[in-house]
Amino acid sequence: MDYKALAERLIPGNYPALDHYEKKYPPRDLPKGAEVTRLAPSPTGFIHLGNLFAAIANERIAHRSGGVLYLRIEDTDLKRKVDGAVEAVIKALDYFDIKFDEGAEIGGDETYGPWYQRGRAEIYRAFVKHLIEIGRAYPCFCTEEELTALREEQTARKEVTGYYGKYARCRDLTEEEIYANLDAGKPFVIRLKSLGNPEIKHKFHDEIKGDITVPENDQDVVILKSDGIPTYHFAHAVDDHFMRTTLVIRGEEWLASLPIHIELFDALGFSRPRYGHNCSLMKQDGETRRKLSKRKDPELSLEFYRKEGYFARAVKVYMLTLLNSNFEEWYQKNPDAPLDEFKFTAAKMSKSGTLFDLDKLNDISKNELSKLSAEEMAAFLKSWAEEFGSEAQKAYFNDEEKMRRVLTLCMGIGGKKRRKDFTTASQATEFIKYFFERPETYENFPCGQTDCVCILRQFLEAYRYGDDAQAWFGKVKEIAAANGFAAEMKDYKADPASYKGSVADVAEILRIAATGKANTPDLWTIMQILGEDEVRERILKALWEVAEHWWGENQTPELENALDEMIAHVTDKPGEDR
RNA sequence: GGCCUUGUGGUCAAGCGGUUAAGACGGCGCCCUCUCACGGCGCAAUCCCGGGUUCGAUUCCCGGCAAGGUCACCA
Repeated sequence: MDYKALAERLIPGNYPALDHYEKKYPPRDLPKGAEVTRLAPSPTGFIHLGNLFAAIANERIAHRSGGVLYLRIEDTDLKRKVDGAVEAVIKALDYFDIKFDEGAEIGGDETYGPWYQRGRAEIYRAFVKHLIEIGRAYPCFCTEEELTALREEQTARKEVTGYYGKYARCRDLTEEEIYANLDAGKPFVIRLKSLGNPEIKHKFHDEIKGDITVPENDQDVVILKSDGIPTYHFAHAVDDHFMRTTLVIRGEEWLASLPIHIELFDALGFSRPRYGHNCSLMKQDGETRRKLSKRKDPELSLEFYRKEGYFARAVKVYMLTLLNSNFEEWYQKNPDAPLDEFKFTAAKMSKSGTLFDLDKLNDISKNELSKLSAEEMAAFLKSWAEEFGSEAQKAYFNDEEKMRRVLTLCMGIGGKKRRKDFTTASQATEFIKYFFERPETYENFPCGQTDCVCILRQFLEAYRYGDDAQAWFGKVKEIAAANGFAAEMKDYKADPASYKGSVADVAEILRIAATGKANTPDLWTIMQILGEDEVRERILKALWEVAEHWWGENQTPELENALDEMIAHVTDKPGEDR
């Protein structure tokens, strides 16, 4: 068989000698130990947590070692192309401080480009042609139907499916048959002529999994599709060789095709990169768990986390704790160190699939946000609100001084201990809502309506804006005592039966009246921030609310009079000492 | 089904022949306290199963079992 002539017929044209490419893409000049890693997404523009997970690992390994991280776009499958996708990927990863050194749309050094696989057709074809010339690749004319039939036949016989050995029909086509098919214009693909035997297994060192056993490949895989575009396997070999990747960190799903890649690198005469196959992020799905999928888990898209307003650093910290088992301990000891100082290693990556744990992420989020200053928090919330918030929420930021005071209080800044109420921007914005909008609903007032009315009324009478926290609380205690509630918690605990409740219940009524919520930070401070007029109006509004309920349940003329009198009394009262 | 990978509390996990089997999240309880949050203290909960090897196995070996991945002209 004249392979040379066949190659020319199959892939016509002049291609440079192979060492042309070796010279054009020379080994990189990097310090010893420096790793070249890459991210190679399809241009769908959709990034989810699983992608970020892998991206962080690649980025850390490259940059920890003084190496290079580049972005290659696997756009061999035209159906998946989405406009602006590459920019979206870069932007999404930049949010997590993942910066590429080179690659698609990055600019700068183009030595190892093109970065889009579709721009690399010439290189692929040159090497496919070479493989045909040396008899390691051949044309296959089998139709899709024939391949399907073959697979069914193999399945029925309980044999391994695929195009290999005696089933590789086109492998043994005579020269005459090949040219006859070609002359007849039959479409064809180019397949690798495999020399392997899967019975033979080799030890292989995986940077993450450790020593594993890998059988030889015997599948005559397609390397060039009928449209002239290479398959992933072939492009991987050519690209990672000429882009001089040193360490391929990729998902565990590629482990099964490692034998193919090994044979391909060997057949092409390329030295192999090292590999690390990382476990994927899993999700509990009913009884079982499965790997995160972009189809089934849209809520795991990075976009979802941006909308919720998760703090980028928190997500990154969480990913790192999953990625390297010793990270969490390091971070406890070095809470303020830059994340990049952690010595990230492939060897410390988990060998088994990890379940995504939202509780843990939320916990980390709280801790990370509690480290911010009021100004930083305001900036974070504001940028979130501008993109995702309602009009009302955007308006929260009009009064910067008020926002600063609100956040200072809600984060416990200046106190002995920081509060940790905030997990995400959307949750935090909702949390501080009552500072900016009057409550429309009230969490249940805890005691009888009569007491509520009395307590609110008495508070309105006693309230003075100028009181300090102590004086203010003293008045609350007095009101408690006057209504049969224990002024001191100790007294109440010692003898709960003699009281209607404690000062805590009284404070709760005031809290609900002022904020609509039963649980808030320090009430006195809240009232100071709200301002006197606003406090009075809110208490009054609550008073009305409670009184109306009371009235509805106890309709008598006497009560009506009492109520009118009370409301009138209270309404006249404020302003006196202002 | 073949092949590959992985099995320590509910989750993430330390551990590398002898430990009361770390720690974190979550759960529960107590303390602090005007509520919440924070903080402090404590509790419950784990070595997939069966054989070996060994004075001794969570740790080493073999065999099961389970889970995950993969078997395309998708990546």
